[in-house]
Amino acid sequence: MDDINRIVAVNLKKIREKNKLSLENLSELTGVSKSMLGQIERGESNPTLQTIWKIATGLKISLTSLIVSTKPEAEIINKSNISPIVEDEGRFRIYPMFPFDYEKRFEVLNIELDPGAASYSEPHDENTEEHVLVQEGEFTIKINGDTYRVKAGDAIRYRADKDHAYYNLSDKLTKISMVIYYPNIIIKE
Amino acid sequence: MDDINRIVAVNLKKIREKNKLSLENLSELTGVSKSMLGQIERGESNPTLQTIWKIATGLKISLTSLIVSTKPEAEIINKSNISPIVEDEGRFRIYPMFPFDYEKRFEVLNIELDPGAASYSEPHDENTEEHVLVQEGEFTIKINGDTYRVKAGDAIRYRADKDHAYYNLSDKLTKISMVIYYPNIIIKE
DNA sequence: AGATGATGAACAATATAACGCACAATTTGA
DNA sequence: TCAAATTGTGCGTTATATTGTTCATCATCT
Repeated sequence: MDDINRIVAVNLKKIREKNKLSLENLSELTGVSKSMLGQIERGESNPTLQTIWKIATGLKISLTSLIVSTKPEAEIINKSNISPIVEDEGRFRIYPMFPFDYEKRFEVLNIELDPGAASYSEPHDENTEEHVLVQEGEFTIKINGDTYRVKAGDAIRYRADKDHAYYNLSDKLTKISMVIYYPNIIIKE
Repeated sequence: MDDINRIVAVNLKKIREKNKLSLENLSELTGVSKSMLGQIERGESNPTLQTIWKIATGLKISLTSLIVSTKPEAEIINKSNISPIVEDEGRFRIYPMFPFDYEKRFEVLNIELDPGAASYSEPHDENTEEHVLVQEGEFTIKINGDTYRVKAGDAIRYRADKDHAYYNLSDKLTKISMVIYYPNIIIKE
């Protein structure tokens, strides 16, 4: 079950109990069956936009208030809880430590490259920038035909709106951290 | 198809075209199949919260920006486009002319009561207020045992957090307009 | 204690969201 | 001018959202 559904689960339950409503009351108020409401509160369902909308308007609250999550002051992210995105047959493993947040407009990844690992990346949107800290081993990147080798302890920053490729040309494991900044390309209206 | 889905339909299409993305591009970006994206843009589908979430994060925009609708400066609401809520076997017809909006916190209804029509209403939340303008005929309301008769041209306001019942005790059609104000009962956290 | 009513969870049935594939229309480009 | 690629739509299939109903648990009377 997805992250977003957990959020609405706890929010909805909190709001319902705050207002001393039973599932049946809420059902009459929103026009959504109480079984569905129960499943949503338990995080067992992936509701439809229409359903979420009916719940929000039935409760006379904004849809946004169902999907906001009040983040704790501090929180620990365990690597073991993060499912990595793998490329190059498992030799290239991306751990999204701090996923993209449209307000902060950046994300933070840890990446492991086995010896010989290679990964190619399509150009991102204009002015997207990647910041790489090499933690262990040696990191090689090719941008627009130019090749850069970066050693442990060093760092590199580059615009990612061109084709680029990552390599670990050494014979031992390479670990890097990457901060990607995405400018807000959507121009409203 | 519901209102909210039309909104995301036009918003999504606008954003996609603004960024010069094909359905296939957007599909790769979001992990949602292009057939689904096409259906959403055409308003033919009622997407899942998970899907909307994937689209928003894939585009690096807030989920809110997909569900906001920039209302036109002015707009005409046709009675014929509104499907009434009927009670008392069709003798009591409610037309939601301006549906509830959580920002404005009120809604505006037109109600028609055939001769002899009666409708009972559960108590609303505390401090909810109803404002009635009698346009035609005669309107009778019973609140907490007290009975009020209101004639055309007159008006009545009352707290709706008690049991109350509406009647048309006359022998001709009665038309009223009702403005219901809902205080914000949800206390965050 | 036992009956009654209310509440949330479990189950079965149906409607439909979501996907992969194929097709038609349009654009590209040589 | 004709292939080749790209784009959006349509269709069949699968997974699952949503509903109505049943069931277990608990509180409240008499």
